[in-house]
Order: sequence, then C-alpha cells, then structure tokens
Amino acid sequence: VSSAEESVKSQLEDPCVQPAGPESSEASESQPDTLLPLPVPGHAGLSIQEMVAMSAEVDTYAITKRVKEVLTDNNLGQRLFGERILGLTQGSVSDLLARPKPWHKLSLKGREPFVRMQLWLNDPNSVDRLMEMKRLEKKAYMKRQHSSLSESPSREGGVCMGDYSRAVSPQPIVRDHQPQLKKPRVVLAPEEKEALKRAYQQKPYPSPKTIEELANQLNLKTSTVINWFHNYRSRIRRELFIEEIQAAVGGKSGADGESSCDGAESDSRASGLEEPNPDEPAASGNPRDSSLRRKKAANLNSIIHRLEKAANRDEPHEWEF
DNA sequence: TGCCAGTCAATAGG
DNA sequence: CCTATTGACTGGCA
Repeated sequence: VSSAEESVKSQLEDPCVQPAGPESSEASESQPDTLLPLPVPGHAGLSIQEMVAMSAEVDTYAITKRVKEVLTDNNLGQRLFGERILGLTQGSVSDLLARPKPWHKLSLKGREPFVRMQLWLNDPNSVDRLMEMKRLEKKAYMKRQHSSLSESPSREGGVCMGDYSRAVSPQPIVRDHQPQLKKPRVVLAPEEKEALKRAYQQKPYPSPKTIEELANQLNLKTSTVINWFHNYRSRIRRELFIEEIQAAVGGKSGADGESSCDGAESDSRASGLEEPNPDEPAASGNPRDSSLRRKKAANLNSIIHRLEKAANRDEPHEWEF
C-alpha cells in the first residue's frame, strides 16, 4: 500500500525500469561491511531484507541468465561481482548463477542475492561502477607488487584507500611451521563416491549405524559420510528444482532474445529419478559427470516449447496488496 | 538430534 | 587470472 512498496515492485519487476532519480549517492567502495547491509541507494532507505520480504515473484532463472551475460560482456568476474555486489564468494556466485533455485523454493535469505542482482541489473550505472572497482583493485594490486619489489616485502603503508577486499588476507600465517595444521581437505576418490552413491540409492537416509559401517568400509570419518549424504541430498534436490522452475514457467512477457539452442537430439527419456547415472567410469574414467548436463539439455527442448506456449496465453498475475 | 538451506573456501581445470 | 566443484560449517527448525 505504501509508496515504498510500489517502488519496490516496479524495481523488481521490470528488468528495464529506470530509477527516476539519478541518485549517484556514491556509496563508498571500501569495507565490505559498507556494501553488504546496504540500504539500497535510491530506495527510501529500505534494506534489502525489507525489499526481499515485499518483492513479488522473481524469475531467478532469467535474472541469472542476464547477470551472466552482463558480466561476460563486460569482462567482469564472479569474484568481483560476488564480493562487491552480492557479498558472496566466487564459488557461491558460480553455483548460484549456474543453478538458481526457483523463487518459491527459496527462503527469505536465499532470495536476497537475487533481489540484489535484480537491483543491480536495473541500475544503469552498475556496470560502470563495478568496472571502476575492478580498476581500483588492479591498481592497488600493482602498487603492492611494485612496493614489495623496490622495498622490503613488509608493509605497504596505507597509501591507497583500504579498498581491496576481505578474506584476501591469508598472510600472517607462515609465522610458524606446521604447514599441515591446515586441514588437508578431504577429497573423495571416484570409487568412494561411487560407493556412496550406491549406498544412497539403496537408502537416501542411512541410519547412524549404516553410516558408521560405510565410514569403516571406506575408511572415512563418519562426519565425512554424514556430510556427503547431506550434500548429496541437497544437490539432487536442487537439480530437481531446476527442472521444475524451467518446466513450471511463469511465462514472462517479452523475455529476452532467443536462447542458443543446442543441436542436441532429444532422446531424453530417463528412468524415474535416477540421476547422474553411474555409467562406466571404467577405462580412462570420466572424472566429471556430464551426464547431468546432457540430461538437462534434453529437457531444454521441451522447456522451450512450454515457454513459447505459455508466452501466448496471458498471465494472471495477481500479487496485489 | 537430525535435516536442510545457504555458504564458505580449498582446489581442480582452463 | 577466472570459473566449477564440493566437503565442511553455520544457523534455523522441530
């Protein structure tokens, strides 16, 4: 009812709206802390959380697609975008952009990054600002390199604004030895994963006892097995969501241009919910499962078909209130 | 407690 | 450099 709400709606809704006011409230560009809880410039001081709570349904798939285009078109990396715009790390951004969950399956927290992306896309100056940040980072980096070359590799004095990001400070370490005191990071062997997947298919929710056994057989810590099951379940679930979001279709008007169409045949057809079926890893083995990709591609055709169909029929949007 | 969602962050490929 | 993958962690729930 409030005008604020109206503004939020229009902002989030149309990927092409232009904010009336050329705000330009230059918002720092320093501490990550300054960026994150941003009150969203140009929005009556609304916090993203508030906006997230009010925002109408958003097409996460369309947004990520657009973001990917803009980033690649402008040579902007996920790290920069993630740290500066979303407040997330590169890996998270990659994951988010590659497998966005449908809006209705997201929690409030999970919607936040998408609202930020939408806002970012709607802001005509966003790209330039990011490029500027990139430039500054590079400059700072060069400066550091230079100073460490010409002088003692110690401090650089605060010559430049403390801009570069956060966790980029893996420095003080080395003080002592114990190079291995840093968790070795478990890397499961292909056969171990195979075994776990087999166990999963037999029982997605293994009892503590079963987990214990598996851990023993595979020589893994039980926590590793537990984590593996949690992760695997959620990732499988997510794959299903993705198919759902695409099939569900919200039939956005306009939509951007076509999409590439792979020339892949559609043999598709898969059993029920199998999933990256364990083909033969044998021989030279195939480290990465790409069968999922294939399957997804196969789905694409039907999805596109449905999208076109949906685009025809009018959409009964009814957010209201 | 166990589950899940969202992330982090190390690391493997390019 | 950059991106994709993935084991582990965190906070919320019930």
